[in-house]
Parts: sequence; structure tokens; C-alpha cells
Amino acid sequence: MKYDLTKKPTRGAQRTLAAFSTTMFELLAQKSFEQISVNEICQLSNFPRATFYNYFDDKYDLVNYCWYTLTQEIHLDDVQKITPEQAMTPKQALSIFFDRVYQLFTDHSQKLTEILKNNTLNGPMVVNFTDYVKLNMQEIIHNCLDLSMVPVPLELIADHYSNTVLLVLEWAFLRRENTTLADAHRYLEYLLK
Amino acid sequence: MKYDLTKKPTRGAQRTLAAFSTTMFELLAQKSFEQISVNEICQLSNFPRATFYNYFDDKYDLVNYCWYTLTQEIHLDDVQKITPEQAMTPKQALSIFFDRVYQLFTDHSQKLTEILKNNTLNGPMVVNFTDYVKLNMQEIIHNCLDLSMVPVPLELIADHYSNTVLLVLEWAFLRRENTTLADAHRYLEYLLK
DNA sequence: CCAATTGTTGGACACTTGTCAAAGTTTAAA
DNA sequence: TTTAAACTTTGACAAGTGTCCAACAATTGG
Repeated sequence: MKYDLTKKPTRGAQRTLAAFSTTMFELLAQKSFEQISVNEICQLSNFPRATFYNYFDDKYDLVNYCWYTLTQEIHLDDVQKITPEQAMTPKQALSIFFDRVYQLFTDHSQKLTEILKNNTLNGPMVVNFTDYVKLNMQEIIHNCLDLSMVPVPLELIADHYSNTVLLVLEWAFLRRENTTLADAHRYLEYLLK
Repeated sequence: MKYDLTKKPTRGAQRTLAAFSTTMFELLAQKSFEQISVNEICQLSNFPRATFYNYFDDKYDLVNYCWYTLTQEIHLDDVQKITPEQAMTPKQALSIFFDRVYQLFTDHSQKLTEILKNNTLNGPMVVNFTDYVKLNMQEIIHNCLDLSMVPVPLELIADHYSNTVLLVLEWAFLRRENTTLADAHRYLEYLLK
């Protein structure tokens, strides 16, 4: 990402960022990510290509920013803050985390299902999103897993747990539309052992 | 893939396929997959671009073929054939499968470590490889999992198991070079519950 | 309200990608 | 060894990518 998201953006920058990301969402509802070109995004957004490249490295970077704006809605940091005092097990913490993301998906379900009509989940489009979610989960796990008594490296477990949560999310929300939250929790319970 | 791998290739086709795939392996040892262009592959292979596109859709397709040639060495089909008679548990079958892939990695360790100097595992380069391995595992799991007594969809379990095997493989072989096979088996045992 | 800073624009650049058709070459089977 | 079928080559094509720069506009602090 060329643009620094830590500093607060000017009005113009906000307009530009918003324009590009809403155009991306519109295009994703129409065609696959691979078929979308930077030229097209710029035409529809009424910005020149040079401006696009002022903000983003490429279209992957933009879609990544799109997921970022979505995930800003769920406050993942909270899960970690609660942890130390209440001495949660990883399973409990991940369950809270799971519910947050599940809620996010529910809130944006029509947008997301439109996107999924034209896009598979395997492509590079969602890689950054899953990486982002995974990173958050791994921090949570590190914070509440007691490192004793486990015959397996901590990071390996963190990877395994976060893979599992992501799998159930994908399954429950994107591959089986009629999976209830209760079902999803049962699956998670079973798979996390 | 443009070229039909089921029919037996002509001498010329074999030469061409081999030239492109060895060039790809050479280039992967020098730079990252993203930095490699089809032009470059063709120059080093002494073939025109049009020939490349006679055989492959793009460079992803070629690297996919490269993994395919490697995996031809381990006979994954065997694992499945043994199954019905001996009534294996998924864990046992996956353990055999794991050993085969582990062996494959050991056989090609210097080639693979060279590639990993320049390439991360997260990129789209290995996605096709992992998908391929995953597909094989899912067949194995379907063949030897008794569908009763499990409160979770079969495909979900298949996904979860194959994710786990891949994670331990990646961990044991590519992220911790000094993990023994015994360690790896212990991790697998623990994570598969 | 006016300058100084900061951001935006348009066009040009060298480069890559994937496709095509016509000409040329190799192959396998008779 | 010949020949029809199959494959490879060539060069050109339209389109996309990411970078750069000089001209231009917008913002905000003084």
C-alpha cells in the first residue's frame, strides 16, 4: 500500500479511497477479480491511473484495502484485551472471535454473496484477507495458551487452530448457506478437540 | 493446461515439456516466481513464446506442471488401493500418505531449499501443488472414514484432516529444517486428535 | 487571505501478456 | 520412403502493467 493509513487522511484522500473501494466492490459483483483491470477501475471511478498508483501498488492491494475497511467494523483487538484478566482458554477466545467474524459476514451477506457468484475462494483475491484474520487469531492464541504440557510447538498449534476457525467460517458461511450459528459452533467444538 | 497429458507425448513434445520445466526450476532457484516472466522462460529454453502457449496457459500452469512431474514419483494411488481390504482408519492412511510426501521432499531437498530461498510458501506458486495434494488426501479420507457417529459433515472433516497433514508437512520440512520424521509423526498424532 | 506544501493529472515510456493465422517442420503409420 | 496429420515457428496484434515527470490544483497554517 502506497498510502499511509496510520495518519488521518485528508478529505480528498478519503473521497479517493472510498471511490476506488466502492468501485472495486461494484465490479466484484459483476465479474471475477481476474477480469478486473486497473484501467477499468479508474474509468468507473473517474480518476486517472496515476492517482490509483498514488494510493495502491496494484489491484491486489486495493482489494486488500477493501477487506481492511470491512474488518474495521469488528473490533478484534477487544478479544485480546479481555483475555489476560479472565484467563480464557484458546477455545473460548476463538469462539468469541468466530462470532465477531460471523456477525460481520451476516451484516454484509448480500454484498458477499454477489461477489461469490463470480469469484472462487481459492484465488489470490482473499489470500490477504485470510492472512489478516489469521494474524489476529494467532495473537489471541499466543496470549491465552499455556505453553506447558503440550508436546507440540506453540506456533504449530496456533497455525492449526487458526486454520480450523477459518475452515469452519468458510464452510458455514460460504459453502453451506443454510448452516446455523449453532451448527457452526458444534463443528468448531468437534474439530478443535 | 493446453497440452493433453493423458495421451502419450511425442518425442518433440517431451523435449519441449522437459525444457520448459527444467528452465522453470532453474529460474526458481535464482529469483521469486513473481519476477519470472514468460519471455524469460522462453529465451532460456530457446523456444518461441507461441510454443509456450501451445503447452501452457501461463506461468502458473507451468509451475503446476512442474509440481505434477515431481509428484508422479510418489504413487499416491497405491494408498487408496490398499485401503478397502485392510480397513484402515483415516489416521493410518494419512500417515502412509504423509511418509510418501515426506520422502519426496527428502529426495529433492536441495532443489526445494534453493527454491525456498527466493519464494515464500504463501504465494500463488504453491497453491496448485497444495490443491493437488489435498485432492488426493480427500479421496483417501472419503474411502476409509465411516460416516456414522460423526456430528460433522464428512467433507468438512476431510478438509480439516488434509489441512492438518499439509500444515505438519510444511512445518516439519520447510519451516523447521531440523524436525525429525518421528517429531513430525508425533505432531500429526496430536493434532489429528 | 495568501503562500508553501502537498496531492493530482495526463501523457509517454518500456515492458508484459495472451492470441492469431500463415508458413514451415516433424512425426508416425502405410 | 512417402505422405497426411499434427505440431512448431514467426511476427504482429491489442491490451494491460507500473513508473516517471512536469504542469496543475487543493489545503491549511501563518
